[in-house]
Amino acid sequence: MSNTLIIVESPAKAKTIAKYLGKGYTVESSIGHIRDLPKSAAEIPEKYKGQAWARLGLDIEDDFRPLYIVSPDKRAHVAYLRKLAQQADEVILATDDDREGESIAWHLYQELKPKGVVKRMVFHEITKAAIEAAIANPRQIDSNLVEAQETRRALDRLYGYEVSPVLWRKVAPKLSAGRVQSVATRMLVERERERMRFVESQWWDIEVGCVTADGEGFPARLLEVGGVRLAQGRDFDPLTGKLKPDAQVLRLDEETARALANSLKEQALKVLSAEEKPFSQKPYAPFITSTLQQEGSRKLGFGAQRTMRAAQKLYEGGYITYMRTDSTTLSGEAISAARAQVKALYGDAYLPAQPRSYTKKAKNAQEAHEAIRPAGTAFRTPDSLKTELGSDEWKMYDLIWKRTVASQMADARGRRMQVRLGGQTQGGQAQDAREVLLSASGRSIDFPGFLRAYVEGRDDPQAALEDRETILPPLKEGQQVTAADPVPSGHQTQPPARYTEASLVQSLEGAGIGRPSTYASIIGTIQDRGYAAKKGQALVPTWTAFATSALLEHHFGTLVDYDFTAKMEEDLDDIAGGRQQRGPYLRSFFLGEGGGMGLRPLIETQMETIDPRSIATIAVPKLEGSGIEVRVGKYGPYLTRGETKANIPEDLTPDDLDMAKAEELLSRPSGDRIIGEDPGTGLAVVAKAGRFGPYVQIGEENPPVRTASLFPSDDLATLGLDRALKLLSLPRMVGVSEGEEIWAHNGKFGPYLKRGNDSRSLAIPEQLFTTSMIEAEALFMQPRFKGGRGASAAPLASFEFPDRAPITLKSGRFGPYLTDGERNATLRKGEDQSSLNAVDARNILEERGKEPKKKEAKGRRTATKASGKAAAKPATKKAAPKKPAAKKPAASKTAASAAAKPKSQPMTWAQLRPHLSVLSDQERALVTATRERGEKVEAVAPELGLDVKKAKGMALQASKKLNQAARESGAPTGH
DNA sequence: CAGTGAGCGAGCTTCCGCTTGACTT
Repeated sequence: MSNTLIIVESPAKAKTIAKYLGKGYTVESSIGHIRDLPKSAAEIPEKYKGQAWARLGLDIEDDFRPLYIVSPDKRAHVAYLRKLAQQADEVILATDDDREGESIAWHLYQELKPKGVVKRMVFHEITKAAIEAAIANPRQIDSNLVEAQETRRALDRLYGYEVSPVLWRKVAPKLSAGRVQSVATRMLVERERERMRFVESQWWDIEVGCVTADGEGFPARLLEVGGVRLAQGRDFDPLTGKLKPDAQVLRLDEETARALANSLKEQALKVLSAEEKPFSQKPYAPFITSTLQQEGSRKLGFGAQRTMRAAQKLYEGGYITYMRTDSTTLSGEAISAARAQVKALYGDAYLPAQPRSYTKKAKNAQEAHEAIRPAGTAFRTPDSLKTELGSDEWKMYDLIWKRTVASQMADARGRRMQVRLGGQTQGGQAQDAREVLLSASGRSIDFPGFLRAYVEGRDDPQAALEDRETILPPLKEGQQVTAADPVPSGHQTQPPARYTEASLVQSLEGAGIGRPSTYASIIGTIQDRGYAAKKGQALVPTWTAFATSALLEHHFGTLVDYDFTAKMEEDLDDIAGGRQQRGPYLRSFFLGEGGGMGLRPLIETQMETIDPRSIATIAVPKLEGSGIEVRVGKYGPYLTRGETKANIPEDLTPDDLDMAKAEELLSRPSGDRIIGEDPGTGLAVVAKAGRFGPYVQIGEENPPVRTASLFPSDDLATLGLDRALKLLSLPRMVGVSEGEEIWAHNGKFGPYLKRGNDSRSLAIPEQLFTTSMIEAEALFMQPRFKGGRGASAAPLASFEFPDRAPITLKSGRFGPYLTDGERNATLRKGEDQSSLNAVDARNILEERGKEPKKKEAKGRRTATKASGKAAAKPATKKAAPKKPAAKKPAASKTAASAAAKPKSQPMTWAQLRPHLSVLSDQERALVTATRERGEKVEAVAPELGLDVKKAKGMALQASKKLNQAARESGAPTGH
């Protein structure tokens, strides 16, 4: 008997298909992609470690050849599949019928190396008939489609892994950029910018309760007075809060509105026109992933992740079809099942004569699956599953069931009534009577159709139906009514609403960005990276998002175009259709060949030209011209005005930052906070953020009575008085030893003990308070530095070898590492220091041991490409191995000069000058005065309104900053 | 710009899409 192996993507799907097929078939799953580019250094195979391109996983020089590895957590499963594949007579690759599915099939083919016949089959619904038809009509792997996927993968990698480092350099480490997340972030930022520019305004209108002669009431609204239309929200310019210049309208203020309402009271009105128009409404299409997430949010209040988790459970339990889809198509069996249920539950009147089909495609839809619907040939009703399902799952099933059934129900039908009423205000002494025009509209539903089962955005269809009706009494032209109860009401124009998870997904989908399988995780990513935070349902972009988005918009505009993905998709379609080639496309995109965007050269220029300081400064319209700036810094966002700084609290959203708020924050600058009173002196204890980090001080005068740095575990914002006083009690005298006092200090490099001219570091700051005399003396018995034979230095392990120098495991600043005196290797995560044996130690050190790095000037421009190995490994120095190499830029000319002048040459003013932009105005003024005009700090300080001490500190800092900027820009350090 | 005792192995961060458990809290 022959033996056929069918491989699909999802285990749940495999189970279902196995049920349809008889003996001779084994159905297994790949569980998604099985191979990918290495995602970090740890995943790069040894063989490629040294290659410059290995970090990308794409060999640029070799036609962007990808380096694929089986993901570590997939190895066992792939081995299992390989075994099955090699035993099978026939292997059918039945992954999804889309770009990614085709690629998975190809990777399976490559990795499993089947012995027998290999075929490819596809299907779009999981029914017995569909599967059998697919088996009967196999095809081959479409290599063009695979190429298109590979191109997509490469482009995303190049974008993500090349642009992110620009952000690390110019904004903050660990940030990220990507084709999808950067556009998503930009959407949030642009919406928030609209809100920040928004100027709100007030307007009034008048609701009039009217009554007919028969005493029937209905609501109407005042439209016009004296032939002029009343202003409404849309007549105001959101940027100025003023009426749009071309709006020929009357704006009511409160006083006029009240007067007008009074003058309308009990006035007679005449019906000028009464129109009635029938309307009908079609049901919504069955769910796809994005609409499921939207309705999950609107009706159930679920976030995207929660919706998907519930749907996944339902799918695995066989209750619904696949939940990651962009197709609204229902299979034949689903349509029959839905129609049967409509008939049974609502009757023939609710069943349209013909089944409905939904064909409107989302942008870039791939349509590998059905719509999301209850599974099977007969839908189980939610009621029948009440006891079977968990709470979230049941609600989700109920939602899906209703939407699916409703999608096969009849249109809703009803009538809209539009009534115009005319009259006059009461004339009097103050003013003449004026013509007024009012309108009333009604809506009645004659036949609810699908609305009986499902109303979008509403939990309870019955209540929603009632809301949708506004019944007007029968009104005829010429009929008289009375304006019984005119009520003025005030309104404010509203800024555009922030995105929610659901509306962001909707916008992304609308632009064809992201895929059903990633919508939920996109939201997770932008929050994880600190680009957005949730506030209730709303996604609020952070100041970091503003800085990042501005950088990308100004310097990589094409990449954050809302159309970027759409254009890419067109090209990918061309590649899939054989009209374009992967290689030239990527060369054009990355290298700029043939006039393409040329990402790499662009990054090279931008790395040099982007000014981090201006990128960190965020434009806030409401603060324009005030001299107040918003910046994102290492410790978060802050405000500056001249030299005054103030942190921006986390819970302040960007659109709430106006002049008043800024003044308030700046009036208590940089988080200076009085914690309490020092019982010893009666002076205030103040928490401050200083040049060297957070600290507390006693007294508000300058100089303070005493200061103390916080420990890393302390939080400036929450530090209490007791703790502050404890810190201020340092240094502590531990005792007297060898005729000298031992003191415990908290210093620049952390906690330490001092005895005369000798010192020892402590491991933990808290030991400053606890170390006893005995412990202190024991510590001074030990050698000064770690790595010696002392017990506390703890050489963690040592391995001896017959044929090489011994290797020791040490604990260092960056965690445990191995060394043989020549080369060192830090342990990576996953390498357990306690279970390490000699063989492991040797392997690790020999594989990736590195000679201690010497400080090197950054001449990056040439390093990457041409010089590979030769430049990467400087020749070992012949000097005595124990002695550390002199700190000396590698760019210096000779070893002799290095020995003669162990310190690097100071930079010349000419070298420093181009970097003046990194300084603040005051710093710049100081530095130019002293270095360019040779003036003394003492002389310049008064002109700048600084006291001399402050100015000297500032000048020192400024000089450091300048030097650093010059070094980082790769300026040569010689001559 | 609060002021303090020296000097020791860096290396990694990051993308988008396709899929589930296996982990710990």
